[in-house]
Amino acid sequence: MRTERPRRHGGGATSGAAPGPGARAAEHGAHKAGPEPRDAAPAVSGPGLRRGATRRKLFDAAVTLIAEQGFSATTVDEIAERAGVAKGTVYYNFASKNVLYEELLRDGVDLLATSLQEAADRAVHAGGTRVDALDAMIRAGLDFIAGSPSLTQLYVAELWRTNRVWQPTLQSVRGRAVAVVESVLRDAVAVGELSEELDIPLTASALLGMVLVAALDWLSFQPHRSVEDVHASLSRLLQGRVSPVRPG
Amino acid sequence: MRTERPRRHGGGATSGAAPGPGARAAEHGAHKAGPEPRDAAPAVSGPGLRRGATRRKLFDAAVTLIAEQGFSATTVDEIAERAGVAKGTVYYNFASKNVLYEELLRDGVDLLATSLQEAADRAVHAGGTRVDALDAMIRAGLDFIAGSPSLTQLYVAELWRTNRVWQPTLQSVRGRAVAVVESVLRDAVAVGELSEELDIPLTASALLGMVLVAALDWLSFQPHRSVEDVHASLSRLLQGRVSPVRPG
DNA sequence: ACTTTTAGACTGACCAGTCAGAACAAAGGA
DNA sequence: TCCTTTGTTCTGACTGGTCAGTCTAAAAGT
Repeated sequence: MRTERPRRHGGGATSGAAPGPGARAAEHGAHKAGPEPRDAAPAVSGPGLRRGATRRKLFDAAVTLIAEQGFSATTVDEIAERAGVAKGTVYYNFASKNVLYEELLRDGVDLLATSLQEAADRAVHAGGTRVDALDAMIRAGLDFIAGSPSLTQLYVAELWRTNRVWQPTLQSVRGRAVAVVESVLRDAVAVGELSEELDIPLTASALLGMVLVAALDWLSFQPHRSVEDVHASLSRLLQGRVSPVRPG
Repeated sequence: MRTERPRRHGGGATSGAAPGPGARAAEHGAHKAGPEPRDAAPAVSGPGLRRGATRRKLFDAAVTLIAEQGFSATTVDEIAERAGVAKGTVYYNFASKNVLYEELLRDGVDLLATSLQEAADRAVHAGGTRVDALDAMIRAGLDFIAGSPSLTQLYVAELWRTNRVWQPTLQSVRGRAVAVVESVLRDAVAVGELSEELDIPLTASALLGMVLVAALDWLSFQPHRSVEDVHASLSRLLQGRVSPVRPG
């Protein structure tokens, strides 16, 4: 599928079809009529139905398939099959393949930002320094990536692509993750733990990149190593480093 | 296209078609007959013909399109159009879309490894320390990425995908790039500039990741900044850091 | 009673790859 | 200088498989 340039498929956008029950679509560009997906927000929850479980299954199936093959190369039939549901179910739960993907990204990466934030808060509340907080975030990042390598994979593959329909989604999520790191860095500078010359945004993305790439490399090429081990190495790289300027 | 699982298209693999002129193919799994691509090696050169120029144009067109849209979402027709040639020309010059992509990756990323190596050598020969060499490599990396952001994009999107037909190609190239960094790190440790506790492979990939991600972020989100500026920031991050262990 | 899932046939656009011939270049030949 | 020849490179209409998305009637869940 060309993804970027929307097609207009099938029976001409359900032209003039009977409105069917509940046509309250008011999100995403333009839905159609029919039994369609009622709301996009509650990704996995909602007033007690099976939908939550089904959506979860679809996310899980989609994330691994897409990480392996790429978005366009992954077919809806495959996703349905791996999730163990009928193709129609996919379309009952998501307006389109694109929407499924977009919600998947949002759902997943939200978790990362949250997890980083919590790790930082915990470290600071436990009386650690800001650098300790950074270290805790590295650990949290590694744990998260180890737990969802496919998702990380997707994230890395998509983030810097411009012109994709789900770019806005990704950008906003990226913003959240980076913001967490940046705020810790800012605090650290304010408190005097780090040099004032520090370029906050750039350092934040460099750190994120360091963890991301190191983690993916670890999982791909040295999977036998333990998280602790990897964390220790990165930590050493950080500890000696993001500290106050040295003379010279 | 499903890319990973090869299709079998068109008229049954040119069944029994007239061999046509020059059928000396002896590379790539199994070519067919016909006027086909004569050799894959000379990406852009060769005994004086137009092919070189055409291939270059196709590489250029393909790299940007694929960086923007992804491999499967990019059609051969688009590539041909952007390159200003007919679709048939693509297939005259490359056995398939896959092969085009593979050669493109090889061609491009080879340049990166070479450029890193040269930068390192230059720094060392100029009498600098190993850390200076690392610094020079960061700079070379930034320059390279700034010059070919699309290529970098592709690289990042593909590297950790398993199960792709061009994985071997990428792996070998990645190996070359990482090897350059690792050798400098190893030297530095040997000479005593860096701690012996340093985890060479992991640090190498972390550094590469740092530069990669920082550069892509820079180009995407703060394009107005100068290379010098970005380099300085990363350099600071490095200088204070990958140095001998500190007490404590 | 209402919501969700099923199986799968169907549609229409789409796209990788093909092929027969046209355009082009180099090297004589008159 | 102007053909003719021969091999190379390019062209674009065409073929046949593929896939997103639709639809239906009935079954399953709550």
